[in-house]
Amino acid sequence: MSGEVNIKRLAQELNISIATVSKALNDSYEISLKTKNRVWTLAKELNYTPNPAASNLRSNKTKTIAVIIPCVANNFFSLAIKGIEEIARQYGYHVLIYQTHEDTEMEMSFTNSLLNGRVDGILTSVSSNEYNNEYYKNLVNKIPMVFFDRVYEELDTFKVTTDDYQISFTATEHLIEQGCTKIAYLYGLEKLPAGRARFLGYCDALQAHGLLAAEDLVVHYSEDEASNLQNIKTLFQEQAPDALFSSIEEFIIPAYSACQELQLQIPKDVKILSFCNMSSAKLLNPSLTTITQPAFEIGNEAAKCLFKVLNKRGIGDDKDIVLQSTLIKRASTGG
Amino acid sequence: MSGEVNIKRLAQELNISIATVSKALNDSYEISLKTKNRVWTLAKELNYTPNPAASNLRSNKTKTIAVIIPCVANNFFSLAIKGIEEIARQYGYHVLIYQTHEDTEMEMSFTNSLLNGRVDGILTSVSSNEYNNEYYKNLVNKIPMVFFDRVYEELDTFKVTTDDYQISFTATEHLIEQGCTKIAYLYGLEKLPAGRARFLGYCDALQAHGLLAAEDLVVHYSEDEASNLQNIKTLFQEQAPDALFSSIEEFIIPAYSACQELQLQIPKDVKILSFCNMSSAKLLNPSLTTITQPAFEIGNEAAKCLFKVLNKRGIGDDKDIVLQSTLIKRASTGG
DNA sequence: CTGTTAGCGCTTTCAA
DNA sequence: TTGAAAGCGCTAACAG
Repeated sequence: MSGEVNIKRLAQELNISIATVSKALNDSYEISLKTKNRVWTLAKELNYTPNPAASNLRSNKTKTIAVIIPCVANNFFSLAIKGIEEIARQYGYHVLIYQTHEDTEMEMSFTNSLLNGRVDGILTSVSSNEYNNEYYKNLVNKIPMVFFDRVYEELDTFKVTTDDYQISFTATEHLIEQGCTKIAYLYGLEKLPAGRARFLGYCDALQAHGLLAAEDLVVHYSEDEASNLQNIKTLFQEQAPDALFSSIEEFIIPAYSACQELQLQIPKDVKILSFCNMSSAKLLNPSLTTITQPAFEIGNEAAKCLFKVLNKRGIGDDKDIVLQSTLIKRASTGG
Repeated sequence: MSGEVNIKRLAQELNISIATVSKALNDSYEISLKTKNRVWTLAKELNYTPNPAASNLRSNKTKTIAVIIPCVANNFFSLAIKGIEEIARQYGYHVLIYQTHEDTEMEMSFTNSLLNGRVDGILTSVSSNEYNNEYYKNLVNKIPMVFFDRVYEELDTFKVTTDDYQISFTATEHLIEQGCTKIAYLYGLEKLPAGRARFLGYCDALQAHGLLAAEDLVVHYSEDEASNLQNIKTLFQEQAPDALFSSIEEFIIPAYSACQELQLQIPKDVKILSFCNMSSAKLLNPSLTTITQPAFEIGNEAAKCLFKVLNKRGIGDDKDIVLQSTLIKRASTGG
């Protein structure tokens, strides 16, 4: 029954034309308030909602955007999605989510499947497994896109990122000020600008304080959780660092597990500092100092940016939005 | 340019009719292989992809399903989404995701916005804040729906759940066999059948072994993280339980934090057992025994079920699919 | 095996 | 201020 309510039905019941109904529903200036009110009232009464496929076809607007990300099971992306959804809802848009699971093939396959007008625009945070710059260079002209957090620097398009280099530099200095002299680095996102900027911030801070960045102190992220645990244990056994700086949240649990297995006390024997967007991190261990990215705000900004593009409102020349992360120090008095 | 490629264009270039092209693209038996090949070749050459809005409008099929869940920032739902996406991709479907953040109003608002043909079907896991049975009773006749994990029992519709009662019973017995006699319960999802079944399994197991379920030993979940931590600390101080059975993952971190603050050793002073779908739980603490739900498979089954309905293939009479959870014992020798 | 034709529900000129 | 009519791109009778 209620599925059958369309413009035609409204027009018939009100004895006016289809065109008038359509215009009234869209609040056109051409229609008298009296007619509009009649239409609106009946529409509400019959629970009318426009058929999206029909409007899409006619107007080439889908009221839908896509979000393509590596994974939703990650505090950063979960929060970013929340930020995106908030804005999307304000604009009456729907959100398609695609998870690439860090697979570049999937990333391209999803994106390609969206070029036929299924969505009005795309928000994406690229996969970390390959540097896929060429692909996107061609893409950004075909559909409105905004990149967030994981971006390619060379692309002349809209990007929302954070101050990875600066905050890593500051965080490393914080560890040095705490008296750490042998700071190990747990390295993630190596193939992406964000990952490299974090590492560079760490290296430069060490150098600025007369310390050396040694390859022996770097653990490279592995997708195999057990390997990460083992590699950190080996790091402790062979290098005995007095601090760990983790560039991604995924290293926190293996880091804590390694300390526990080796009976190292945190923060007495080793200080741990990590990029981390977990809301309950503050409960986890009072000694974990974190770099928290404004994930929700990044989603917000990225979505706002996309809607500006979609509505052809001026974006200005600032295609790059850079937000500030926060260093949350904890247990700095502990020891 | 490439956006302009439609059936008409293909037809013109090949000097055949639009209808023939359409049928060829859909691999209709009416069309000769020779013609099909000509069409397919040109389509590929010109990078043709059908306009989804047009097919939707004509066929009343959107090739899109919606997933409505409380939150993606949760290991169970993340995995379930992964399971859903896998099946959706096999069927060439797209997935819209809506997060209710446990807000019943939003849940209804999202669902209502999908009733006008934007999607072919809905997968949902209901919000825990209210028992919204009446709403769904009217809904399930309007659009194909499958409920998973968080369901309403009274609804005569498709449901994919797990053996919450049984596994909780088993898990509680496991704690009793370990020598625990004062087992506290961290109670979540109280308003939902799943949550109540878990609690009942716990109570019945206690009773079966001559132990008593006391309200003093129950901590009720609060959305405020700090409260959960405080309540568990109070529990320890006032009741000194020798085990914690957590019905939801969200209690793990406050439980561990409480133990740490009170300097309780796990599992020596207190054993902890929790429903938990975190993939890295095994790294977190060797003493954490977990009940792991087959989240990915639940997503798989729920999606398969929905596609069966959409394709009108017989579902049989088993509208209820119940999957088995797993009790993963760890550090049972520790102490 | 191929083509003609009507029309899905809506928007948008253009005419009245 | 309202209405008639064309058509978005595609599918599916039906005819040939």
